[in-house]
Amino acid sequence: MVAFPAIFRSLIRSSSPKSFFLAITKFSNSFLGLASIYTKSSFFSFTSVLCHHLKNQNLDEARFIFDKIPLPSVHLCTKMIAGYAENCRLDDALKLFYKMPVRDTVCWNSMIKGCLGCGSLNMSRKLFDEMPERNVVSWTTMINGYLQFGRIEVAECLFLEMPMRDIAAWNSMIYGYFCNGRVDDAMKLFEGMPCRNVISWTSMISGLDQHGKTNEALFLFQQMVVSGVEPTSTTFSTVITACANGPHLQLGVQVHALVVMLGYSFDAFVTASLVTFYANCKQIDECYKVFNEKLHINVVVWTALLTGYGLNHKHEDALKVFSDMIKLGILPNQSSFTSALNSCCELEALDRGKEIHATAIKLCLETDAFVANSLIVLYSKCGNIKTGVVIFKNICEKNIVSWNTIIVGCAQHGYSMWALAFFTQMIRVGVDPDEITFTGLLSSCSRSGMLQKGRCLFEYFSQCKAIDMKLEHYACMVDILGRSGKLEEAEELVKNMPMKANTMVWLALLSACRMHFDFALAEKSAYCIFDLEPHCSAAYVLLSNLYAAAGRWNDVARIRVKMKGRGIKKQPGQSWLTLKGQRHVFLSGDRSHPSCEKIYKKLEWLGEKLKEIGYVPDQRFALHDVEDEQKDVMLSYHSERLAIGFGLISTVEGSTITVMKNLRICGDCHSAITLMAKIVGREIIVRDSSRFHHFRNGFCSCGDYW
DNA sequence: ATAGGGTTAG
Repeated sequence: MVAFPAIFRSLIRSSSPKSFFLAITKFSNSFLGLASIYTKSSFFSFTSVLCHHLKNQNLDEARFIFDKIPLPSVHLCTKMIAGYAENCRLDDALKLFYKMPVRDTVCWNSMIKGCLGCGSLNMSRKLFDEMPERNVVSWTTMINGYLQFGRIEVAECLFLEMPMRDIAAWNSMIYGYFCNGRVDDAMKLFEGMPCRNVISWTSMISGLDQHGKTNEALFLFQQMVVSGVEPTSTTFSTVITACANGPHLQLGVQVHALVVMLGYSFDAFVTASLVTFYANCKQIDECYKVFNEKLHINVVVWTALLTGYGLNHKHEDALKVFSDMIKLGILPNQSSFTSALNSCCELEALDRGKEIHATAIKLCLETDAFVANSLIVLYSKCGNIKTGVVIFKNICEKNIVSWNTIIVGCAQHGYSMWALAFFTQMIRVGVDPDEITFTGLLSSCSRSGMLQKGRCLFEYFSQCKAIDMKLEHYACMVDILGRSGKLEEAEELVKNMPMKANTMVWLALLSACRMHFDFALAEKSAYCIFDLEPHCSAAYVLLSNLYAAAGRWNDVARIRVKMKGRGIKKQPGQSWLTLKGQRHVFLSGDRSHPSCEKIYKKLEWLGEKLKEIGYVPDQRFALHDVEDEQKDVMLSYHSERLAIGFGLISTVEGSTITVMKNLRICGDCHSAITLMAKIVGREIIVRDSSRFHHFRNGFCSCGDYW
């Protein structure tokens, strides 16, 4: 315990009364009691200590002081009430309010505002009706309340009813219309208002921009300047944001110059907007320059830079910004974490993502929906959906994105029962599914061959008024039907779609044809694709693979010639895995890796083991017109196998190996890896271009259906 | 100086 009297004396000697009271409030309640005695309970001491406690949201301590005051003024009571309301202690606020012997209009208005802040529209209306004398502020506060709760009609009535309307009242209505998406009403009101100030203009510019009418917003800014209204820093940050959203580089640069001339460039809001503006315009150097010129930089400006780097695919730089800000003592918030985690995700840098996750836990942000959503995407993308599920379960207030993220994650990993279970839960807790939920569920069905479930969901969502049926949904459904061999039904669906099928839909049908060897429909689908997108390499490859699997090498050659003639190149297959932050990339038959010798030796050893347990390579997947023996060799050194071989020789026995591949895993590799996982007694996770495969103990999570 | 109107990152 600190020795009070000593500190006390030194404080008295050294400080002005004000700084003295600021200093002592750092100490405990009992000490404050002492302080008031020592200073003879002067009014000044009570008020300033009280205010300080209110500012720091120490309500009970503030009340302790408040109760020591013999006859608190209306003014002081109002402060106390506002303090309670700000901290959601509405009951305490009301109790104090009704106990007051006299109340003025300001006090009534504060109480109304307090009720609104605590979410009680009814209570605030009750007070509004009860109060003896309403002024323009009372009316505006009440109108704002209704606007916040989306009760526009009531707000409109009050606005018309109020005895006198000043500019602030008009501005409130304009802003409220925008908040409720009523853009036309806001514009009408703005045009009809008798007198406008800079706030009216700024509200309009911001509202129009936020509703996608960026050009109109910028036009209004010009009009504002022409009509002689002087912009404030708020106007500038709004206008620069609009330039960022355009994006309008030229105009933004001009506004930037204006900002510098008028001396607004040290405003944090303006700086954050400028950083985002230059990042959106891909002027990353200028972006850093703006950031670097400023002296007082807050977390928002830092996050704008962090996000800006990410937007420009400079993820390493983004992560550097994140660690720099922590080093300099700027606490990252949800947004900073979201951006940093997105950069980790792009880099597939799970290790660094885990470090950031740990920091998020320290700052109690891992239960925040935005942070958690990013974490789930990261873990899921890097192969660890189970951690994603744990994170999901701990989210305090799950939003629609949280539900969609976990459903899509489970779908990608082939955990379709989980995806459906989450969907059921989501419905039960009353969250309305959207288009993305629907896509996630359908893709889940297609990945695990759930034909009936897929049909039911498709039916259910088709009749859902809130859902816009999109091309994705049809593509998924075609996929579900096609994989299950219902090619005719799939074709019917494509024919009867309300919109024209695009490449994605036809590709779904084509790939189903390849799976079920339907040559006629495959050719038909392929030609539809070539009509829409003559350079779609996926269509050529699928068709060529279909012919190859049937041994129709002439047709394969014909397609090759066609591709060559049109200058279309097949994307080369590559696989990679990340070890100790280093990414190792392999091509098929690649011999460039430093550990190449060991990798091939390991794979040869595995090949022997595979033969021993009776494994026969499936040559349909070799897809090259060569002799059979050679085919086996080519299959054995597909890029994913090289990556797995490298994983096996460089990681601890028994640990999980996670490999990524840019194309779909071939059927032969799939069967081989299933057995390899059993032979080496490890879990092998392969993320291919369409989903995850968890190979363990002789089985794959996809149930050999992908 | 106890009450009402516009702004930044995702």
